[in-house]
Amino acid sequence: MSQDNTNNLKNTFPKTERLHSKKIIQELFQKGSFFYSYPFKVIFLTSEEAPSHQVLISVSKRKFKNAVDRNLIKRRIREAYRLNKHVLYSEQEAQPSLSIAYIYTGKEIPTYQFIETKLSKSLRRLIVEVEKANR
RNA sequence: GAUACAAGCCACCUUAUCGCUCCUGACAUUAAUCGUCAGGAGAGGAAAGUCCGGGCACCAUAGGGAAGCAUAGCGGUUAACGGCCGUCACACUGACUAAAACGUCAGCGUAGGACAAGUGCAACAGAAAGAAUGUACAGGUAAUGCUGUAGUGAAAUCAGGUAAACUCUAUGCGGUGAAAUGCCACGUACACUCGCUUUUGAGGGUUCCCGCCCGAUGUGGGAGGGUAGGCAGCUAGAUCGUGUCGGUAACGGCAGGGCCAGAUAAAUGAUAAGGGUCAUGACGAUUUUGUCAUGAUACAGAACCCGGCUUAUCGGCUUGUAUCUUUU
Repeated sequence: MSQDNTNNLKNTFPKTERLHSKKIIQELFQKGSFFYSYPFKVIFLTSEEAPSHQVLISVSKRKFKNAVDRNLIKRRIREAYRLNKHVLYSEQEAQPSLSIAYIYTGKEIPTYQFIETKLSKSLRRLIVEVEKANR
């Protein structure tokens, strides 16, 4: 397992890393920059308030009518983020906290393997995009 | 044993690793928090649709009339119901009798009050199903469908049918809905600005009218802002299963036992391995079945809580009935 990574960070996903403040969410959707990395639309914004990176995962109700399907996709994305988030933290420490929204834009229910490869790819791109935005 | 139907029940399992929410305990720490470790608990039969009925909460009492909506044999059940149970009537199906009718039994279905007030509607046939007209034969008259018979049809100036047609009758219904509601925190905040108004009342509440009620810590508009965080409500209840008694049954009484989700951008998951079950095919056997391969393993996610209804659903199990087959 990927337990022994560089920052000896645990693969947890506690409440503090989940984006739940309505204010920040509204700000994120209004001011945040975004890019597409199939099958996700990723919106991000640097924020000083949050103690750590915060993530929001969303699946459109229009594309997936049943709550069970939406829950399943969200759980798989959350799991993939949990196991791959060390990529974000292993960058330089001076980096400010990020608010990130992951919106699933695919039309079918994906397998976990598919999501994991795509998500780690999008995380690497996210780092590049953040640097670009900060300049 | 197989098939069909009906009723009831179950809703794939195990292990490992990494996670999520709540509770309890220990340790450490703080202004509060929070952290670590250990243990325990963690979606459904429909959680769904939100179609009925309640509990609970709040609102300025919710009274009368009209309107509107719902229900509709009778009795019971229940907190309540439009649900459920029983029963009567009617319709249909099957059996009994050689057959039909009638009858009896079984099953299944019924928006099953009133056409004794008014308005409307009525396929085909028929001249005509009311405000219009007339065929054949016979009778009659001053004259005329004036009268009878034939003919059509369930029904013909005599009425009847129809209320999943308006309508009438009886009964019931105040509204809102956990984004309710209360408290704390934050916000220069019962703040700013322009009107109106002070018990002879501005304005407002009730679908409408009358009436009633609220009303200076008032009320109508405007501009620009702030907050959108926490706690309570929030899960021990018309509760769950067991036994027993009453009742044809729905259901109810009593006894002793259990505690069974409480999330909030919304927990109950992900991955791997193995095993079930079902279907198809192949091989071996030809009585049960065995091995291998492939595929399938549903519908679907609590959001204040219950009782129903409706819809979705891979499969499996139990019981009953009917038919067929095998053995004794």
